[in-house]
Amino acid sequence: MQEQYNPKDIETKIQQQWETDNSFKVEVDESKEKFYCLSMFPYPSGRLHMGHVRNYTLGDVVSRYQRMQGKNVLQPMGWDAFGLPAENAAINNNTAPAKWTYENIEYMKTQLKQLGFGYDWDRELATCRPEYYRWEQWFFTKLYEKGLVYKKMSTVNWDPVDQTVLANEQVIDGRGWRSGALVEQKDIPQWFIKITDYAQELLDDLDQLDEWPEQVKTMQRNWIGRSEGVEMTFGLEGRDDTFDIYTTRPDTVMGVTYVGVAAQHPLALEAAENNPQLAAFIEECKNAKVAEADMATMEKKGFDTGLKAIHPITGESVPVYAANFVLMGYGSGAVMAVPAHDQRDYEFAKQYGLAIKAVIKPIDGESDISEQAYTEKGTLFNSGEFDGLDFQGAVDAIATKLENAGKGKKTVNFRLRDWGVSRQRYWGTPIPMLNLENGDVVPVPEDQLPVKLPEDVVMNGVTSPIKADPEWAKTTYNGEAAFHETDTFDTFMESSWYYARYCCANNDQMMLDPKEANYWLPVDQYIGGIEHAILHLLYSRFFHKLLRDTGLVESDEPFKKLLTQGMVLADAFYYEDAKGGKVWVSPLDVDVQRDEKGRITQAQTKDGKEVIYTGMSKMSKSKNNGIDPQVMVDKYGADTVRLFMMFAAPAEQTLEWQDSAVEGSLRFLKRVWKLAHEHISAGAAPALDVASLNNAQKDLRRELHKTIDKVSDDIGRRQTFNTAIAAVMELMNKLTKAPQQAEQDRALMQEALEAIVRLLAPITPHISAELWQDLGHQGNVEAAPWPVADAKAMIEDTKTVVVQVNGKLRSKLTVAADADQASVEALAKSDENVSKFLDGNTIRKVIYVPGKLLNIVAN
RNA sequence: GCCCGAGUGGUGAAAUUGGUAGACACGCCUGAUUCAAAAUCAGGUUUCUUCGGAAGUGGCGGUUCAAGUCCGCCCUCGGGCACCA
Repeated sequence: MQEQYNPKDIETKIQQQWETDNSFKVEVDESKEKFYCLSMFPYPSGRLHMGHVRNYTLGDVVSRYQRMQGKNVLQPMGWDAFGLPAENAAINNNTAPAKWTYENIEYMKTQLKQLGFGYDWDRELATCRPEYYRWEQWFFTKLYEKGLVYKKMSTVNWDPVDQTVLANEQVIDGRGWRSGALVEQKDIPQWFIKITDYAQELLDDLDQLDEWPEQVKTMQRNWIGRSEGVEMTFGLEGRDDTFDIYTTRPDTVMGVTYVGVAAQHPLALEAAENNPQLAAFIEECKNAKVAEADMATMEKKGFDTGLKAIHPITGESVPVYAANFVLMGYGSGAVMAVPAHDQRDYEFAKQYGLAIKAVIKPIDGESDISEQAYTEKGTLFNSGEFDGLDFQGAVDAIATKLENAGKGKKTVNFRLRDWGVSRQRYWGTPIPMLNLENGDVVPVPEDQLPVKLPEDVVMNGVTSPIKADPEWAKTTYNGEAAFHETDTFDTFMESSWYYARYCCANNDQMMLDPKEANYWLPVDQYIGGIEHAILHLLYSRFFHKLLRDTGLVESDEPFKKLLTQGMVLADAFYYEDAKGGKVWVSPLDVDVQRDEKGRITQAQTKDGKEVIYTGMSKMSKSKNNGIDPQVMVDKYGADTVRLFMMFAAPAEQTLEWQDSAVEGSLRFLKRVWKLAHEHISAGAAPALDVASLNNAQKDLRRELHKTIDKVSDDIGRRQTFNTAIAAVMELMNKLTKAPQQAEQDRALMQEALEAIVRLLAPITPHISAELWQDLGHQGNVEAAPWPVADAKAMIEDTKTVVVQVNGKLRSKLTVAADADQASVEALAKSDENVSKFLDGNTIRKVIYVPGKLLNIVAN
């Protein structure tokens, strides 16, 4: 054993051992309890970033811990390989997306291996391989046959940079969630999957997920957005046609003074034919940003269509306004307006001089609507036959009235919309549909799958190569000419079922082998970024239910337990180029000045260009603020990087990257190494004889077993890896000060080191593997059993009791563990520093928490 | 606007069920070692203090023998969502 800790040599050696031993390859084994631990697979962007390192270290720690618990642990890894960055890179580097992607995968795979992650590489998959996406295509045609897939024209978000359509839920702050481009509106025919058919189940089954963070479930509930309300039909004055609206406040229906329709609503379009001003308004709305965040703050505008709607209950006519805040794509594209009881309607009515009619008042008082709308629920008045009813009474009565008149009914509404899966990109799974000459659309027959994406292409930056090449789409169907769909799938499709495919990644006969899938699934522990809390996780949950209903899996939910890691943040800087665009500069290339509190006041690039500091933000390519983990691994070794990542902050919290703190982690590993070296080089340790230990040795052994207990709980249950490491550090501090001369001192040290090495093994597997062997073990530490705390060793015969007077700490007493209140109280009162504060006061009350605290209340 | 988090020393953080606030680290200070430095080791490090103590977990109240933890109101920051009818 070397005297110096040399991470490079150790890590290379241990990684080779894992490679030759096939240490992490797993098979179905019914005799063992399985544990499927999955980290979200990476997009092969070129190099790993810190977010990956954090994510995969967490996954590896959990996997190795579970393996040491004796479970059959599956931890696979693969590549979320389709996506737009490959197209952009292809254009920039004058290469093909496929070539770029495969090269990135090769490089990143070596990085993952250098970090020592224990993956079963035999199950590696890349979603851009036809062996993978053929099953996705196959599954889509099954969904089509089941009527869960349809095509429709719809107003969609158009990303002018990506030249692609984004679902609303993929638009963040009005920008494409990958490209960041401002989104415009455009009508395009698109394929949709009916996720809304599963809305209720997706909502209900959240209750099964008791090992998911409450926060994530709440976010999903809000996204699904179930509401109960009433749908009603308004007539139109002088016309036969009608239109429908939905409201969650049917109790306010008697206060309707106008209705709003989307600018794109057929009624608005029709009215605009003879009204150039209205037509201009509609045109303006079309060009307006659909950015939802912008819409919230934008000026609410409307235009009178001149049409009059007939109130379904009173028969009164109210004006119909085209409004920029009513969305055609949501619900019926029309809303009723109750300015007295809705703040937005109130402001709109004031702006356009529309009537405001109050119909709800507080249970005990009057509603004041002179300044703002009264939006609480209350008692109806001014509402004819409904006067005096409360909210629920009014809802029931009004719904009944509408229903009897054939003008409405109670309905349940979801905010969730169907999943638009069409993309106009090249680098994605071709949608397996055929357009026939007669206009029919049919799925590609099973024997013609997969529809392969050509990989050897030249990108021109605008048109997808499979759209640019007229030959690509040409095929035949039953002997007749047919054309392939040239759109590709949303890449969320691939990431929605990869977790299942790992169970039989190499099966070329079927999408999922139920025997394998039902052994491994559901995933026992899923780990990934909080930024995926809604989209990816909701789609995966949906896909799992689709797989279940196709008979491919038995479970209802894909991920039993979820750990959402916080983002890794770093400082971000930019300057503006001539066109006003932001050019982001890596923090490594920036010099900063700070004020006395450490805040950044000024920053320049190395060549003197002034840059703007935007604060800590998520490490990302778009902001060029990633810190390359490779540099850290080269400098400190994988174990140090892993240790620091786990120690710096709790997993769920954001982690602010500061490379100064990494040194401390290396220092700790050096101390472990040194202590082990001293111990081992002194020769073999004698056997431990618990009965012969003196008090100091017993105390030390108690600390050891309490540490084992705590670390097991911290890693296994609480997933607070930072406190687990802190506990081992504490123990180490005590061990380095412990005597090592006597026989039993050395025996105890052997026991302690064997425990520490195993407690650290999930986090720092290389140094642990090396030391485990040096401590005299033949097998590998990753297959060693997790240490078990000895309950007898943890028994304390004395306890420290804190003595308070009036809640303030005055003394600490060491008492026998079984001391009763009376004796502790007597001891406390005889304590000088306690009696001092009792003098002249009457004791009113004494609270005793056995073995912990005594509080004397006196005045 | 709505929803979800968070706010504790110079810094990252800990305090698991309402029971000793600041564990464990980083940084800094002092000392040892060294020709010197790095590394390493030892000690110190919330603030104020009349050296008895007092104050202190974003702010103001409240509940309690006891509050970082529970309740109410407010402030700040982060994230998500949004005219969702």
